[in-house]
Amino acid sequence: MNDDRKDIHNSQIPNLCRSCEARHQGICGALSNEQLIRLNRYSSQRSITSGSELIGDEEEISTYANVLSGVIKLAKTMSDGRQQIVGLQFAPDFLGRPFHSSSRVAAEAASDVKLCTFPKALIETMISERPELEHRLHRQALRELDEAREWMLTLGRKTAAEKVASFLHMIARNVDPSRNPEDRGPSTFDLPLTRADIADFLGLTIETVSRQLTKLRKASIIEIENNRHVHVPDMERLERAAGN
Amino acid sequence: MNDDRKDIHNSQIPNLCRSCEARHQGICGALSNEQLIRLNRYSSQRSITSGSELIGDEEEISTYANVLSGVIKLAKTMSDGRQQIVGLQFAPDFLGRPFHSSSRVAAEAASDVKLCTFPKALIETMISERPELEHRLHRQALRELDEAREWMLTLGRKTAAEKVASFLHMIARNVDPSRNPEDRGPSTFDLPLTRADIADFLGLTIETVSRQLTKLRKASIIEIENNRHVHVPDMERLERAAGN
DNA sequence: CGCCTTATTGAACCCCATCAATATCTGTGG
DNA sequence: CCACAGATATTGATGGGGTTCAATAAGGCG
Repeated sequence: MNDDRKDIHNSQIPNLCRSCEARHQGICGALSNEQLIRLNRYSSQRSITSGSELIGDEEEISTYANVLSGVIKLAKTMSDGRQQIVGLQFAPDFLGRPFHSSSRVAAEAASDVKLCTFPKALIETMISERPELEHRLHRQALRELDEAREWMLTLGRKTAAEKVASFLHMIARNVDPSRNPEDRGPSTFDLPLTRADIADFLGLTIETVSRQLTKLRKASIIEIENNRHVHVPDMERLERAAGN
Repeated sequence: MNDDRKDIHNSQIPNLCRSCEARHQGICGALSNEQLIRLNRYSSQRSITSGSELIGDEEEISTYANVLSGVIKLAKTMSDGRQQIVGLQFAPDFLGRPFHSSSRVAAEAASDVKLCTFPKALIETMISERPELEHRLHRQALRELDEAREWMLTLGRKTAAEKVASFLHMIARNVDPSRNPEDRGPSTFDLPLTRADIADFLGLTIETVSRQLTKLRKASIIEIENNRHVHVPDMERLERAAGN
């Protein structure tokens, strides 16, 4: 499957891509060297500050992007302002909705974010050239679907306490990609979301999130410093609190 | 893309597939004639009675299937019995989770169901032979993802009244596939789920679902006969009740 | 009709939302 | 370095939407 890689000498691989985290995990790993060089010509890195909106709900989209660092939140909003976060994207996720001209969700930087953006049309051409690329995107879609369904259980059936514990557990798993998901040992991380965002993710209010965090703290399941920095001494206790 | 279809005369297309609803809308429409004939040799139609479990949670799966008629519910269950329905599959949906040996959800027939089942390994071979097949599955995965996110908003942020109205609206859209989704005129359909299933879908209790249906009935937004048969005189009123 | 399952309706309670006040963090300028 | 202001988070008091428990009603099928 990678036989065409020989055609172009490795030294021609763009430096940008060489050092890019997304090179081997994200979609770019599915490209031929020639495609990688072509894509690079039309791509650009962008730094986004926390809070800025990348794509509005139902907005036309003409570019896709790889998340290089930071966290993107995908949110749906009702006309009266009620909001629900329906997904979080971490590096090296692909950001975009293939085969649709408009997004069904709004995308906003939850932290400072680095992106590598490229034209939608170019990616769609490459998809048709290289099945492996579509395969990667398909796998990401299936993974996101699994995650969305996991959250449907959380949203529909868990208590506020279980929701908050589930959220912390999910973040712990995602923020450190090198960590083995089976590892039940201690973990330390920074929350990438404000209390308001956490509430919008869990279908709760800010106050309830805050109260449940206090309860977890008083039960010694977590420790919190400076509102954002979390330490979990025993992952298994957190999982139990999450209802798993 | 269909040039290889000439190779085999149309008359060789299996009768089963000829009359199968899934032939041109589901995944089979992406197969070459040769593949269709090969798949047919190893596939079998099954009739499933309402309530029987097709796949358990985390169960190994060795077959995939097309839904020919009826409704399948996909559900997640917690160890203490709390349940959440995370998806419904209507004809001609593809049933299965490609690239994973085990399912993350339980699948159960919500009504009497007809399936066309085939070996997992055979489909995966065909995926690698024919990018168009993966493309269709990819599109279905993206569509299911859109639906799952739509329901996350419903589960997390809507009131019980809005949830029930949203559910009725979704069913009205899916049960009659020939209907134009933009059509706001009257609609009549049978609920494919019991009150208990509706509750598990909406993250509510049976009692709350029942009360909200009564409220919708008293507001003349719906009419119900024999518990299952629903008539919606004005789709726009239902949409408003759903919070759209 | 009679039995069993499924659905509706009622009453009491509870979890979480709402409203409100206080505390903590962050960063900016004196 | 501290003071201040605005944003963010915590904590408290109260109320309501949905659950729970319980009884009645309506369908479905022999």
